[in-house]
Amino acid sequence: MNSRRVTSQDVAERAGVSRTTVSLVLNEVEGVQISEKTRQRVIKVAEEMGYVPEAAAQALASGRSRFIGLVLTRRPHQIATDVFLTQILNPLIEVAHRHNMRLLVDIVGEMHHRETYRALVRGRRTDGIILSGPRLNDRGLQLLEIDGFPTVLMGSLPGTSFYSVDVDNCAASRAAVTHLIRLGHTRIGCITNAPVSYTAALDRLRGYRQALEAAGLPKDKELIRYGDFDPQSGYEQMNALLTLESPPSAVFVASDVVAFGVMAAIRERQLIIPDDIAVVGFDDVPFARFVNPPLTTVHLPAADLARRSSEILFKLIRREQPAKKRVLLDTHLVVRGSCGAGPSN
Amino acid sequence: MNSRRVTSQDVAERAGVSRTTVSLVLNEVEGVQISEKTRQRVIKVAEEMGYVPEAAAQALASGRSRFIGLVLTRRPHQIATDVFLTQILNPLIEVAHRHNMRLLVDIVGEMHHRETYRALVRGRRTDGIILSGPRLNDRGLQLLEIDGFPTVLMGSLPGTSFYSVDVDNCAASRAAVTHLIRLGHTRIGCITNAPVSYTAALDRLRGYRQALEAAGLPKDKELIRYGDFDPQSGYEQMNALLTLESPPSAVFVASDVVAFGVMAAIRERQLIIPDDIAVVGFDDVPFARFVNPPLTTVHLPAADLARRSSEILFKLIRREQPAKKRVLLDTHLVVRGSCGAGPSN
DNA sequence: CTATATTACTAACGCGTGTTAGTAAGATGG
DNA sequence: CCATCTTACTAACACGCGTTAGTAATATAG
Repeated sequence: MNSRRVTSQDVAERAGVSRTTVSLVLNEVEGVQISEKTRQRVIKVAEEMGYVPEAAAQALASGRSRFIGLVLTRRPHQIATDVFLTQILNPLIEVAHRHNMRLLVDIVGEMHHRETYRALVRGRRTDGIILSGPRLNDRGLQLLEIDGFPTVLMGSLPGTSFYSVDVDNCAASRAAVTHLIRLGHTRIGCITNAPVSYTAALDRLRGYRQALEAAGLPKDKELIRYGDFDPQSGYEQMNALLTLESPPSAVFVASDVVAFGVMAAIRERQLIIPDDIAVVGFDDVPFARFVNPPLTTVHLPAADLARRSSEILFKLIRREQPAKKRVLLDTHLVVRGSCGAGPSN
Repeated sequence: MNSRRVTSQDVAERAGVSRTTVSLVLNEVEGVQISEKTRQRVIKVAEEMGYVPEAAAQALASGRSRFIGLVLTRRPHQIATDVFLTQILNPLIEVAHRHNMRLLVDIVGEMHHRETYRALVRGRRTDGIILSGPRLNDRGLQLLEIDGFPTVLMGSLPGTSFYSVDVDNCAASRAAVTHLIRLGHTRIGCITNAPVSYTAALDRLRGYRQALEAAGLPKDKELIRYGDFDPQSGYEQMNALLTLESPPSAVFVASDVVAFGVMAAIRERQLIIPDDIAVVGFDDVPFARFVNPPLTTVHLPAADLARRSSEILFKLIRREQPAKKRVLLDTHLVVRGSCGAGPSN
């Protein structure tokens, strides 16, 4: 189409220096003596010629792809309602750009774990990966652990040696459920955010159980239902709870997005939130305060999780030793209308 | 750490063939004669040794990065509530995988247009890019157009030669507003989804105007307000409409996400949707049917937009001629409760 | 005045693959 | 029996860069 691409060789010739010099100047290599005059000339010529180094060649020569991978371990159709994802995307890209890197996003479904990880890691497509929402039964992860590949979990995976950034899901949901108990509820349902093979789902369920136990409330198994990331699952599981002989007077839903479906199911039966049934969510997605009634929920510092994860990852990539193996960020309960204790609107 | 990486050379030696043969076999190059025996042996040895070709080397040698870029042209903080993004992500990754490619996600902010495009295009980081939500004033785009770089717009940008996949935003919002007019509303407000420098925002506003005109209704400038992607902006702009001397009896909000904020503002003033004020949204995001009341909205086939865009992109990358320069997908109005014409709940 | 240090560079190798042009061995045709 | 064709490969170059080891010229020290 248009002329050939401009290589560092072209810049070198035009500037009257060697290709090495061009490389040294443009990469700002430390501890190399280049006269200021030459340096400026190279920079100017490169600029004039519109020189942009070829990523593949750089990667091959340097052994670094300048990509970080965001790996999502969910079933594909559940990505569509994943508001957490949108919240972490920008922080991740921003931090990556600061390190002159870019972001690769990939999904690893039920199958093909190993293949995906291999392509990303052994194929050197990424210098490090951030794993969102790890699953207990993800066998492909061993591959990463064995390779000692720079990896950070956003979430937790007990029994592994990965660095991780997470919140204390168990304590957070315990606090949320305790809040409902203090409001006088004794029959409290729980709808998880996801199947319990996801560690976060299991922890949040554990917090619910602990709260009941601490309050000496009976633990009724039929009050526990399992959501699956999206509102539809919440809608269905709430309907199941509502058709119980003795339905709960409050529900703890371990995901705001699932809670949206829960609220719809409650309304459809002409029941009033929070008067007939109180609802508490988890995540504090940006929409939580705009729904009707505004959702009481556990605030999850999504952007911070992303930033901290990527910072640790970049340390690992640079072969530095991050301070802590496991970072836990704070959560807090945001009381709004849906639990009956906040402003009614 | 562990031993050296396995190269095609290693595979070749172990299989007793040349590196060329390994490459030809594993890439399934057409029109090359390799005996079935050798072929199987190479495949088996490669498998046994866990050979994964190095992406950078492949890219350098072949001139193709095997990456497609999804470029988002929004202000960073607005990505956090972008539900459209989550809906297109999976389809894009899926189609990419089918072509043995991966997805790079990047954000180009207000500034740095040219730099980002240059890094992505001239640096050969991607083989083609999909541009979501193009802006009229994006000057960096000329760079792509001039280079003839494989590019597909999800959206429209008049006066450019890009391939594009979009819906007829103008007609769709005209239909939505006409629906409100048929329900008897004569004073209808409009809150855009974004600043009108985004082409979609302008088109949706035009549809609103056309509907009023067609019905012979007066066009009151103070009834038009400008949203900015997130619920908060809707909340604020709706408050502005509500404090008007003579507020509208219905609002067309050109984005569901913005509409969520609008609905909250209406409720805060103890007004009832749709009785006091009818609301119609745009996009039909997955949450639209779960809010209270369920949102009447224009259905945007997000996943289809993504699939069609990526299919066209892959044709461009293969230097094939796509059938049409401009694909328009169908929309339809989904009538729910918020406009007063659907099921009240 | 010679030995050493410093400055300012460059030659050349290596990264791991795709791909073209070529070759040797056997098959086929006259 | 020779010429041509097919089969089944391989040698060697190219991709564009990072980087190490080295060099020539000049400055400094003894």
